[in-house]
Amino acid sequence: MISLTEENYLKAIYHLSEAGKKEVLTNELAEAMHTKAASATDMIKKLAAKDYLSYEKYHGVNITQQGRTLALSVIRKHRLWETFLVQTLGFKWDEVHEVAEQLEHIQSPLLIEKLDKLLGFPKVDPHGDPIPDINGKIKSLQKVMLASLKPGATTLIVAVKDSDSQLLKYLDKIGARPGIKINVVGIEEYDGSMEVLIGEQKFFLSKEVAENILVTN
Amino acid sequence: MISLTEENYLKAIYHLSEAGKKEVLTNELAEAMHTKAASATDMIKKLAAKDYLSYEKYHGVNITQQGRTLALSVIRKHRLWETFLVQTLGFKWDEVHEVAEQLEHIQSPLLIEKLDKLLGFPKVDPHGDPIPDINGKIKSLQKVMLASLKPGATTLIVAVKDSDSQLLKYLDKIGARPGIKINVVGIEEYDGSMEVLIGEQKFFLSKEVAENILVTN
DNA sequence: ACTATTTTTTAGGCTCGTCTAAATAATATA
DNA sequence: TATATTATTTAGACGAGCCTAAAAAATAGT
Repeated sequence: MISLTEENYLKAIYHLSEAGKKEVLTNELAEAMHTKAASATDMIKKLAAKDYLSYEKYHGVNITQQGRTLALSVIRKHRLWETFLVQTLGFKWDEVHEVAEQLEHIQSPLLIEKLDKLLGFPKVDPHGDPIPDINGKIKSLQKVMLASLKPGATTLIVAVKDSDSQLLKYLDKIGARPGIKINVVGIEEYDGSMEVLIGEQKFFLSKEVAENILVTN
Repeated sequence: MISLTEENYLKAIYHLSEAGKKEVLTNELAEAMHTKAASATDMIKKLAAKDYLSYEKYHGVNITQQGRTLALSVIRKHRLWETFLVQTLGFKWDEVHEVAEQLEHIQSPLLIEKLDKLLGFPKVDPHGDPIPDINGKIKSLQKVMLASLKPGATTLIVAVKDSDSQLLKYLDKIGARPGIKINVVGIEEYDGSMEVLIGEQKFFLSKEVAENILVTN
């Protein structure tokens, strides 16, 4: 049996290892979990003992196949619940994250199966992130930071990196949702801010915001 | 903040005090929670310190208004989730209890509000039990054990006492669901078993089963 | 009313997940 | 390369929720 806390650590480790292709370091993990390094070390030992991680003292961890499968099943549940909250219950897409963090730990394969069916077997969640299938297969589309594009480029928003509610509210307000077309008009040299066209409207996005919007390549 | 475990104890105490109109005793509570008396004592002290219970050593506990309100909010969530599982996801009514036990602890007033709306503000759950409103008001219909009726009586099933899955499956099979009409044909003297008519069909119900079916008075 | 039995509480210990402080290993710098 | 800095681990402690065994209170039986 795996505990709720173990699931959360494993999920964080999965995300961190997807982000930077190397070992996940103790301090990174501690920061992601809002705990201290000592706590992360303890949990790493537990998860390694259960074969969810491979761990070498002082050299960080790698997630095992078993660990990845478990993390992906939690991520699958999280994203299905987010889809449910938006699609069936009418939540705004910036309101769903915290609730989904709770719902993702409900243990009932039947529930997830039926939820998936109710939602029409969605492939992506409301933030544009792909939903792993029941076997943990996940198709990650080619994603690139909006900030990396050159003036003149046109692409589609596919996802938002951060799940900070303030950011999501802002993006919602300017209509920057997954599936929406975006044009890069120009880039301000001195601060990296970006002039873009979303629909008919022109916006200036700070460098930080442009780095959090992921678009098709 | 109240923990998941505290919520579960409080719910059990609420149900026990509804059942027998007196103080809830430590051993009763321990049995209901599948723990030992010592653990129940520990938790009683914690809940009493938080003013959810009034407690006098060696003389059991009474739930306070604050405790009742909290218990009822958990019960409300449980019954709304059960309704959702059956009505929206197509669960059988004997499959929902365990999942609802998990879902009832999700913290999000907005979620419950939206769920309630999705379900059309139901008044009773799939077992016929009343759903408390958002203020903890609960209308308990007059319920009586089927076993207490005399031959010739006709009533409606309103609920099932036990939430044992075996029993629910059996009742489901013979069509004994809340809202269904039932006729008492006769009672067998020596074992108290009951001959009844459900729809067109005749069944013999053991005394135990007849004591678990609640009907209108 | 006094003893035997049952119920409840207390005492002390265990695991989980957390912490701080101290020790140790790895890395960066001079 | 020797030292200073940073990262990580270890040691020891704590609260929550659980346990067993023993003590204490309440209740039942004679």
